Amino acid sequence: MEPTKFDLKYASIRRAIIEQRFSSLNEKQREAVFATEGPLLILAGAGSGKTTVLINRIINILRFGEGLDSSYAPAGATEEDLLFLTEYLTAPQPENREHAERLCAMHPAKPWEVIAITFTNKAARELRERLQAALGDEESASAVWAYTFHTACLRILRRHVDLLGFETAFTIYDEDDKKRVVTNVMKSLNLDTKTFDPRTVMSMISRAKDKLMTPRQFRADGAGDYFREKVAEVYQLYEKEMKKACALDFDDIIMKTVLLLQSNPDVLEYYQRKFRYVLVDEYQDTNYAQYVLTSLLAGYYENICVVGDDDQSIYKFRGATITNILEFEKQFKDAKTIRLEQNYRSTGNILNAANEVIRNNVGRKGKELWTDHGDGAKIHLHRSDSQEGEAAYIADTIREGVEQGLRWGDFAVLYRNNVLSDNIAAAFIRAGIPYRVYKGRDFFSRAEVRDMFAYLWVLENPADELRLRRIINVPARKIGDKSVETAAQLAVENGVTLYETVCHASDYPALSRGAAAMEKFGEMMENLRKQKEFLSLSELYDGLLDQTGYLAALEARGGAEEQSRIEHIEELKSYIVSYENDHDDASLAGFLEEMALYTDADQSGEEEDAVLMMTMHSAKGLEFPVVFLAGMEDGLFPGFRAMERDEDMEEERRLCYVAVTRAKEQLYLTCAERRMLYGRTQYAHPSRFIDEMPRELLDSNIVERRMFQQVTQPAPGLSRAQVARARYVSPAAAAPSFAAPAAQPAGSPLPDFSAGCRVRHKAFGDGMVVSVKPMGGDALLEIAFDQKGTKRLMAKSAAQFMEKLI
DNA sequence: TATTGGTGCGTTTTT
DNA sequence: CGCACCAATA
Repeated sequence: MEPTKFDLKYASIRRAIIEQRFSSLNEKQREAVFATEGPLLILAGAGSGKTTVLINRIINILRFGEGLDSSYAPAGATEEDLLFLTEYLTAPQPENREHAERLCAMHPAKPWEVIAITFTNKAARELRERLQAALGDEESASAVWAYTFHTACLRILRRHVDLLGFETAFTIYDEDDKKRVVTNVMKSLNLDTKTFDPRTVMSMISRAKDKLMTPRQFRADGAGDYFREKVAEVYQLYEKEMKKACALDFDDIIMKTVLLLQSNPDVLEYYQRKFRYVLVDEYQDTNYAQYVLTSLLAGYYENICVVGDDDQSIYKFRGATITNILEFEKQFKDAKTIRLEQNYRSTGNILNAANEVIRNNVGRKGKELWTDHGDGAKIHLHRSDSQEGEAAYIADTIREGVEQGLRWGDFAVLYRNNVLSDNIAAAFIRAGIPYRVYKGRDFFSRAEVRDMFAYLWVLENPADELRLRRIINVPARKIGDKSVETAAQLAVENGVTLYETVCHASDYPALSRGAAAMEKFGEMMENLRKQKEFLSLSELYDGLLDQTGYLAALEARGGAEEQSRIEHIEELKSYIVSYENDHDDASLAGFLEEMALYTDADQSGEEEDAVLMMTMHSAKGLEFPVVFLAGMEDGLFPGFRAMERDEDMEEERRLCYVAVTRAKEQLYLTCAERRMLYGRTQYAHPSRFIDEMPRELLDSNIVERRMFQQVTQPAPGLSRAQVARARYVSPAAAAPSFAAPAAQPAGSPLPDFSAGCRVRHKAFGDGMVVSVKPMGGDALLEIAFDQKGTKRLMAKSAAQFMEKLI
């Protein structure tokens, strides 16, 4: 049916009102907010207001539905309505807004039809809070699934526990628990922990799960490779242990959800029809399993909106595949792509530096950040002689800033590697600067806190053998390792859990000696489990502290260390109390689940005024008026590990891009000539990333060191970075010039390859020498080949395949 | 069974 | 240099 004249009139007024509603957004942002139907890729540069877009897009979906694009008036609309809207458009009265917006709705989505998935609790919380503020309606705001991947998956999993094959409530194992299980399994397989580093094995298992590979598939995939076959064995046994303990690790939470959806079409269909709109934040950080998950959920309506920044993909090592975002447009042929490049955070100089650095990456979609805020201050580059000098410079600079009116909290110090924090923290202490070092799950990884959680988990799920073993003799109850081992053996033989065996220890003659102590422990736990049914969470916790004798044991010792442990245990209670306050239906399982996915960073409040110190990774998503990037040295950042592969170097460069774009007003890059690291003093050149920043953006104290020599003829066809790198001549390398006659052993004349010269290699083609490091009578050449990437070759052997171009 | 001393090792880590 | 983990101790 053709729209009537009335329809068209109505639609055009409606369109104007909706556009007005989002008039505070820029054009690109509005485009993203309005593109509600079909697949949409939003490439959101750092600081481009991506969360604002996400929220407004949800508001548009919930408030107006197809209102913007529809050419029809809603059913039952009257001339009166049209008049009302016309008046509202010309002279909007706040009290008319609600009614007007309702008249502008066209098949709006219900809140529970929207799922917005994030990676961090913090992002999810922000989404929920801002949504609620904007909607002004708690009910509908909380019906939107604004959750992390893990929370969303847990919600699905809990609803279908039966399909998982677990008999009881399941337990969540964190990385530490996982490591313990892996090492135990490896021990049982007699695998040497030297050849098989548990951490490598763990991460291989993780990657397998990311790729939705079962142990069987993993084994088949790596057939013929001894190492992989052994790891497959570990994986298989690991899964068995996890199953036995009714435990899931973080990877399982995603993987099992996908498997559940894939093998239960009715369940899948339910969620596919439920979620008319799927939004995914930080899409560049998704792994394969998460990609499959979101694709499944969006499989029916295909209203999938992914937001991300390929230039901020810094978690490859955790399984994130940048492919997901790079190939979104291939996956959905009718996908729309919108770039958000206007930056509202940083000064022009900071953005330009970031743009120039990231420009050197090959595998990217391409974006250029811009701002209309002006250039701002130059980027400060400071090289000290030592790490102490660097730390003192940072401390001094912060002091000066505070004297001029800034707050401590305006400053952040970022570093590639955690070890750098000690040195700087020491300087802050000396200078009396308040600071806070951000560490992920600091609180939750303390032994006493883990003990408490272990007790609680066992109360919830007695099959959790790992946690049971942890606490069965803590405090000391005369239940030694050997008795536990025997009991575990018996449990396996009798097909029951360790917990049950412990509870009925006296039934087993083999446990003669420890039986009494075990049964006593079992009785205590059973007692607590009964109390759990009628006590509140905090009451249960008090009972636990008392009946286990944990608190008493600490008090009996009465040292300073014990005192602080007691404080931590009390702090844990405050978590319980606040959970109880937030949830009317507070349950132990719910609390444990929330805590399993919680980090120290999730603590709200406690906004003390202090300088923040954290890794560049942790800083993603944050912003600060003044940012220091410490340890900007080749070998540290980029780390020496990243030097081998271009891929790794690109990830490192993205990290640099992330780090630089954290700064709003001032950016300081610091490095040291000499640094004590791991008890060894090392010398390093300033980071190559610094060379990638245009000289004119920097205000540096090291010009005289010939960092930035002028090159007479810039080589053609080279990226700025390659030119810059070639331009750099370090004092060490420059002094005894490789080409100098003295350095040349007689009888073997070496071609005088020097930094900056063009070469032609038989296998790698044309390229440019980036650096020359004398080594014995030979030299290590770093050459950036135009086609084949950067290679490191020894001059003598390379000479026979390579000639110098004029 | 807690303590001690020796050894080895050492990116990044949203959940 | 500092820690985590292990084996040998009292």
